[in-house]
Amino acid sequence: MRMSKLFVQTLREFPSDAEVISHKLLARAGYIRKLTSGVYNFLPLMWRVLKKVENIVREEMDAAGAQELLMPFVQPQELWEESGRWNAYGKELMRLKDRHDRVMCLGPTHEEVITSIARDGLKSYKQLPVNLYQIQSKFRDEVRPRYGLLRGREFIMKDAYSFHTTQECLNKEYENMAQAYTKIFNRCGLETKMVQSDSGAIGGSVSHEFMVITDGDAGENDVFYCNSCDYSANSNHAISKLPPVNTVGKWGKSEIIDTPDTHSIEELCEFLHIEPTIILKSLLYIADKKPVLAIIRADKNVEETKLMNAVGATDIRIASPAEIDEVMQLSGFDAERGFIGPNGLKDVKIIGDETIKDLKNFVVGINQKDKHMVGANFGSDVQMPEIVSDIRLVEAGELCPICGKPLFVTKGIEVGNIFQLGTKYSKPMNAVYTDVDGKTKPYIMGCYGIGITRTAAAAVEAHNDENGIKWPIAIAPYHAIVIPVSVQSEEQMTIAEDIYKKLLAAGIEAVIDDRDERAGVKFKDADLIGFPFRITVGKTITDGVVEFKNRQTGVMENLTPDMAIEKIVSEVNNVIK
RNA sequence: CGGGAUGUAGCGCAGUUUGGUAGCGCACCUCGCUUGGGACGAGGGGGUCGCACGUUCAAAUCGUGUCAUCCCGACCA
Repeated sequence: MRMSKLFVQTLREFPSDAEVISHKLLARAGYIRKLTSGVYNFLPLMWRVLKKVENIVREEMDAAGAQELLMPFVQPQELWEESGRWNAYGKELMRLKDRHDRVMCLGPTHEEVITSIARDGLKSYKQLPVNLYQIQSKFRDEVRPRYGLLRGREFIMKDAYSFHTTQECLNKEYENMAQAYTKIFNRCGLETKMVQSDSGAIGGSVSHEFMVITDGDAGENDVFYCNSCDYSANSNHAISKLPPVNTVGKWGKSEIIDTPDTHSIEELCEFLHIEPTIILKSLLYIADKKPVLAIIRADKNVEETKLMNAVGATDIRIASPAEIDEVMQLSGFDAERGFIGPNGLKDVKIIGDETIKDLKNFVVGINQKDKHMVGANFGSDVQMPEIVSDIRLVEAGELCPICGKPLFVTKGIEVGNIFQLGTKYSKPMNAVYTDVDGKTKPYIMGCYGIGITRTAAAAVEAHNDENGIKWPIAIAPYHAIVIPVSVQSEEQMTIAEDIYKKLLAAGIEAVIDDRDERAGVKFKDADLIGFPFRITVGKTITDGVVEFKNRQTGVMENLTPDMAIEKIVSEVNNVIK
């Protein structure tokens, strides 16, 4: 490709609406252009990158035994009614009507459609297992699109779905996919961590996420991991052992005391001269519009996804002061934040965290302003809630649940995930096969996603410097750029053209910068766009040498044109194989 | 959806307070000069100032409404 004809416009400055480095660089280097919030044009350079990521995914999925197909982007309401997700999915599901007023949606994911395909085509256990996948645009009407390609509303995703007769068979495929994913991300030049996670709106039991670990603010997930064993988990799913602390209060019997103006745990601790480990903290949440009280040892915090799962809700948030008022009045109290407690609340579900079990002679709110009970105990003073489960947010420094060593935390970008769905979709959608014994049974399913656009953006997050992008060779839009310093010099141009043609002949995706620009402009653009290799043909050509530069390492060396070409060919072949 | 901010040329911005010919830098076109890390000079093209209504002799500027975008909180590949 000739740079003079390449459809790209690099900018001198970063667009003002970009926050994270991948968004800034992709926009400035002319890869993407925003059409509307969370929706981007993928310009020629970007499309080349995305196709490369897609092809790596395709090759590894095919090698793992999956078959590619393509499902429709527009889907009918009825299918989503069958699975129950028409109501459950929420506002991320983009709904629309056709000219006949039939209600449709834009596919945010394809469990429903694939399940309908399967139930039409997979009638016998003899046909199973099967793994089907597609690479396609998805649309999710995100509350707040952000970070460019990392959280767009329209994005490209690889989604795969597998169908099995037994859990063992699903386990095997799950492991097969986990291995394929590790290969895929490695080939894309990304180091990923496979972490346990919550299965969220997709549903199911077991699930893992593939995280690109970053130190930038683009990582939206907290990942807890152990250095001594291989335990790692998303914060929404992480568990830990707690180091022992004193959970027994000093009071001999329970009594109600005045605790004026102690609205926070810190203020209460200071007032009573105690540690938070002997306080029972009560937090009022609104789960699917109904009030829920979470109680937990006061030195710990509630993990809202865990709480939501414990309640069986699909939406959760902390109650506003007005909502607290409302709940208090309903039960005949007038306490405000800081004084609420589990006793005497009407029509409020109470969920306890595991940490409350060890509390003795503790401090607890009793729904009276400026008062707490001290020396309280479960049974005699406070009823132990019916549901006690782990709803605690893990913190770094707590102990690994597997080996007991301290846990660490880091930020991660989720580029892929794998779920065991079980019969969550096959059962309600009556997607069944006939088994050996002649009985019909629902398929046991798994599903496996990779964000293609997010993977490309994550690669930029992981590989950049102050001059621009440093693409991993396997997903760079082009492998190399040849820069004649002066297009006026016939000698430089002739040799640059010759190098360019030889590179193309050797199967290298090359660009020649034939623009009549000053050298500085060409260098800046080459660095910004992120060509992995650069050959500069300048004055030294009279001595028969060109300058070879490796963008990743920054190393520059003077080589003969043939040596430089040879170097690029071998480096590229190393990666592409 | 709540809180904050911004809409002026492809990009980055000034001008709005105090109404009076729509500007600057980059990018683009022409000419000259320059040619190893975003040169310089001269000339040029491009904007219903987000949109609508209103106030006024006169609105980018004031008022009302509306739409869009971005940032901070709840979702997920």
